[in-house]
Amino acid sequence: MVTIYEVAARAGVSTSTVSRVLNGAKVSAESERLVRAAAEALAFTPNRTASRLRGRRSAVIGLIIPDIENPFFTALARGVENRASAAGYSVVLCNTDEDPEREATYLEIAVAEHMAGVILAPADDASDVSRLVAHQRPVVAVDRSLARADVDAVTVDNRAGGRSAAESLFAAGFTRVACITGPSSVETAQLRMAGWRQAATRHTGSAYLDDLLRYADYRVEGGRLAMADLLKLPDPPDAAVVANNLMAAGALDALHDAGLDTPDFGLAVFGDLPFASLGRRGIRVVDVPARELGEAAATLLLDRIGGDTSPARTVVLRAVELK
Amino acid sequence: MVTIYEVAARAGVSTSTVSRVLNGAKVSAESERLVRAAAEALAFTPNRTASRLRGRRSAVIGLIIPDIENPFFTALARGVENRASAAGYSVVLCNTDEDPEREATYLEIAVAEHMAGVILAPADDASDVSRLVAHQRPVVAVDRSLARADVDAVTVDNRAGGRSAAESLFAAGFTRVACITGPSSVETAQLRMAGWRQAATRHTGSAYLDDLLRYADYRVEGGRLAMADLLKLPDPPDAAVVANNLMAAGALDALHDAGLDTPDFGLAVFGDLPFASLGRRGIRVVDVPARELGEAAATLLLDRIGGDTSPARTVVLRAVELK
DNA sequence: GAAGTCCAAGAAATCGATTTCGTCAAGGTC
DNA sequence: GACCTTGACGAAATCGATTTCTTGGACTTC
Repeated sequence: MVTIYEVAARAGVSTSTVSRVLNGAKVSAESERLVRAAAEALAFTPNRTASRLRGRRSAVIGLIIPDIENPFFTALARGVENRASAAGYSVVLCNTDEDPEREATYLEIAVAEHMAGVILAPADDASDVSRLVAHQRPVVAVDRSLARADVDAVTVDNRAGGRSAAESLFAAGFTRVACITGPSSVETAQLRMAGWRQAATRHTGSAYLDDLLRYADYRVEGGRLAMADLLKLPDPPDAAVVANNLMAAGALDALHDAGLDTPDFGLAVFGDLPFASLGRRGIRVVDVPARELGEAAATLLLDRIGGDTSPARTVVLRAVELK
Repeated sequence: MVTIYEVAARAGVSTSTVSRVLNGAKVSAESERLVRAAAEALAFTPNRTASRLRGRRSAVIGLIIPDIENPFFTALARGVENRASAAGYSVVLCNTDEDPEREATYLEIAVAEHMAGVILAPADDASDVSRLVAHQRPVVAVDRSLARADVDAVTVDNRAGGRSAAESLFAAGFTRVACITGPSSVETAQLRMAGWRQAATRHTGSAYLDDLLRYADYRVEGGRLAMADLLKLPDPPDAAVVANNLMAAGALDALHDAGLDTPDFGLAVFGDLPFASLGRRGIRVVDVPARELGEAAATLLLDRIGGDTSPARTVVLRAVELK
């Protein structure tokens, strides 16, 4: 490992001068030339660990997500990365597998590693970020908001998305529009469902919609079971709003099993299903702007890292209904 | 930020003693009690940066992949993470977007950040890891091997996989089995194709297979075009081996456009398409064991980090044909 | 009781880059 | 020519944990 001392010795200057050259402070042209030549010759790479210890800042952003294999979160990660790397930060991606304990471990690591900040897609809205907040380290919640109000958050307008999904099905002429949503404990699931309920109430006049509503688990299998169950109704739905992409894959399977298919059966889905385009014909997709969520979160975080101390904000992005 | 000095002061001992307690060295029961109480009271978290500077090791593994939005690589990442976190290491995921320049940047960072080691899915087999090797930092190539022979690698038996994919189509009664593979410059594409050619030659007796072979780009659009092109042949194929998951999605689209579908048209694909199960009916999937690749790579890397200095190895996993 | 052994624990050096502070010389002003 | 400013740059302190070296007291052993 080549150190700054060796570079200094070879260039015949002090370490201060080497450091100045490296960090763009004022030095004579001659010193600069000598230092650069020496650094080049020795293939010197500054030790970031040492520099960080002294400098207190870390140029690393932690991104903690519950499921690295869900395309929604990878798209989000991409957004974070774009913004962060443009600003000279690297992104450390941590996968919690929806496990609050692993999440806690990673949050702990984020403090101990002196990360500049953390973007958290919380496994649970009770996620404990107090340690980070106590250490004055910026945190931004993304996708779901946290229980505490003093943390920035970036979410999408889930209720409007749910409403627009349902509306578009009614507009297309479907009359019995069901809803398959996520766990009742999860904020996004509640809001998407609420949007559906609002539209459905308006169109059907009836507030008794519960037989067309199913709570599932945001996973493929849950979507399959929920759809199969709906199709067994005496008066089954002719369309459905599905609250996330994975459940939609399951729901489609269940439709096929029952001999049904889109677009005769109307389907509106939250979130894209990449690579599944073949089955997507006639499916309405409410585009949850995952990448934009990531970008917005990163922007917010970078502001905070830059010293912005204004009160916590919540940014709400619009979910756009695509074809 | 609470430091070890404050803990020492509160406990009425020296920093050495605090450090010893934290690292499990010999101390009296009384000192231990005092230190733990003080650390607890002050919510002390050791500063990893400082500890790393002194200790020279880093408990972080870099994982550099070309495309975070490709499910193959996320599954691989999952495998790496499982192994690494069981061994107490965190994984930093870096996305190069197939850009050799970004890859170079991340490799540079890996050196500068003192990462314990790097697992690299090379964007290009000429990827330059000399810097890492020069700094004695362990590197493992995964999925594709590197040009240099002194680096461990974990790959799958692509040729056998290609052969088995084609064989299974012939066994099912198809007679004109085409092949859509990746860029000719990419090792995995060549080998998968070679396996197909071997099986096809054996079954058809003819070595003139080139009209049934298409090189594409491992992306959705390339698969679509290649399949569309194949279907225009005077004597079109009745089945195809497709060398990766993304191209298969495109190929399926092209089939639909031509009014064809599986399982009447035989399809065998390298790699799974999560969430696309609906289209998977009757499709043969050659399971590229992405997660296992990641696990094997991590195991190898952890061995090296642990001091294993035996000559470089290449581990070849079997690609298993499913369904 | 003198000499030797052990062990807990403090003092201080260390890792490598950054940064403050002080020095010295060149140039400017009256 | 005396005095002040300015600028380049080196010496040394600093960040916080680890580790080596040292010390001093308790305990053995003959």
